[in-house]
Amino acid sequence: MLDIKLIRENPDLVKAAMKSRNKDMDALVDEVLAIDVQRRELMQITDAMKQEQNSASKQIPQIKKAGGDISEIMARMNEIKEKVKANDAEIAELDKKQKTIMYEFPNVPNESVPQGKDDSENVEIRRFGEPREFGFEPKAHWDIGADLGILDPETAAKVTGTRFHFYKGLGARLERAIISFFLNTHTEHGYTEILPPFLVNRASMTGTGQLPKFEEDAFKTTDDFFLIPTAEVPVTNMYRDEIIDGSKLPISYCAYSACFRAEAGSAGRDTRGLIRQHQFNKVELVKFVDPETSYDELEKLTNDAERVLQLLGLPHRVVCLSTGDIGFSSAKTYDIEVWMPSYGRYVEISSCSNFEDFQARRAAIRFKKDQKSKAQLVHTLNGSGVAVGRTVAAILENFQNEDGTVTIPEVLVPYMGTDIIK
RNA sequence: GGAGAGAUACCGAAGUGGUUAUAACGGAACGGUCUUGAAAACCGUCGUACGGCAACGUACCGUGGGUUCGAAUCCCACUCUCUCCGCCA
Repeated sequence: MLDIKLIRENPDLVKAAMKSRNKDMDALVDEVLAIDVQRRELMQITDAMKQEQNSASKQIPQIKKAGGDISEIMARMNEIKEKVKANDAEIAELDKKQKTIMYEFPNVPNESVPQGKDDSENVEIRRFGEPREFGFEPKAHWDIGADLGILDPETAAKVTGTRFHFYKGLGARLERAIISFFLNTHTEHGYTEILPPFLVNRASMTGTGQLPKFEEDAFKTTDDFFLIPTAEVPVTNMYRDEIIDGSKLPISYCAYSACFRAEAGSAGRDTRGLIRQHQFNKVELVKFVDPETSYDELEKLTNDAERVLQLLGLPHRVVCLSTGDIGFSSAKTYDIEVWMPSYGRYVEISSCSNFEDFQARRAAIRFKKDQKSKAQLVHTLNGSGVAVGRTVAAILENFQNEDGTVTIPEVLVPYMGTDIIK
């Protein structure tokens, strides 16, 4: 959520920022300002009435005690009572209206973000490794998985539906090995491991920005719990409605979770293989930081995410998303894209974002620099460190051999108990 | 699933219809006095949000309603926590 004060004081900046995201929200900005004026006026009037109520309430027992007449005050109080009630209801209504609109605004992109209409204007920052030259016709990971008997979407389609997979044998073990390798690596670099709940309540989904705008993207249980689309949601919400001791910042967590996405609107895209599933595994990095350091922390977090790909020897590149392509809650995002031979291009495997105070304001996550200072909003960041299913796909494709076997990257051998899948 | 207890500030805890609820009291933390230093003792500070240029005002005692001129306190519903029993990975 944006700061209402920013909209009040700098509406043109907000309007321009929305346009850079290809969204003309001029009318909404004006509407929210009009409501804001109305709300504040009514509040002042009502607060004055409440003040009168409060002081009268103090006088009544004293007058009574002295044997005085209170009928006049009582008449006045009865009159005010109704007005206050009506005004409070109206203020609540205006509040709700204002909030509903405020939830519609995406974050204002940071000034360092390249202007661009869509992903074609994203800017490549750096590359690691070179796409491999195969001396044979490389197979797609879904074919490799089928031939080796380690990936089984057909049975999953029967048991559950499309966009689900059974992993079998060394396939299942590879997924588990990668999760452990990621968590161990991040833990060695200062992240505290978290295993969060995979279901969260509505307040948490609202706190990180999935709701109310994107409810159709989420799976929901009958008890109004939501299946998490990423560990970002439970982990960020650990500090919802809390004031963190500033000396504890930055707080860095890494968390494995299964992730659940309805993938509404992506019918027909990436229908084969592990790239786009309703359920997939991911290790997520989450940070809570002092606003002064958040852009340094974004660079670090991106490097931390890249590290696991480097250790695996997977060729990848880092891209800075343009204003037209960054996600709703983010102020700046680097995507890490891994080379995927079957796609003949780099495919997103991690998305590292600085949300600045956008999530913190929604979720009321604050900190005190020290005992004396006022509570202020933290900056939150997160990034995949990295998507596990896509890593399996990348390993199968990049490290496949002509005889149909797959060589296991050295760092995973201890976890796999073998250096080859055949 | 059954029975009971509870939710007040950083923590513990008092307050059971008004007239000091920002909230007693105790502890922690912070600043100071004293001390060679520390401890102890003593003094002081020690909520958040919103509105207001400010003075200041308003709201908040788990959440949401209700009764009342007035609710932490009475009534209703809900959420969560704890204890015992049952069931259970």
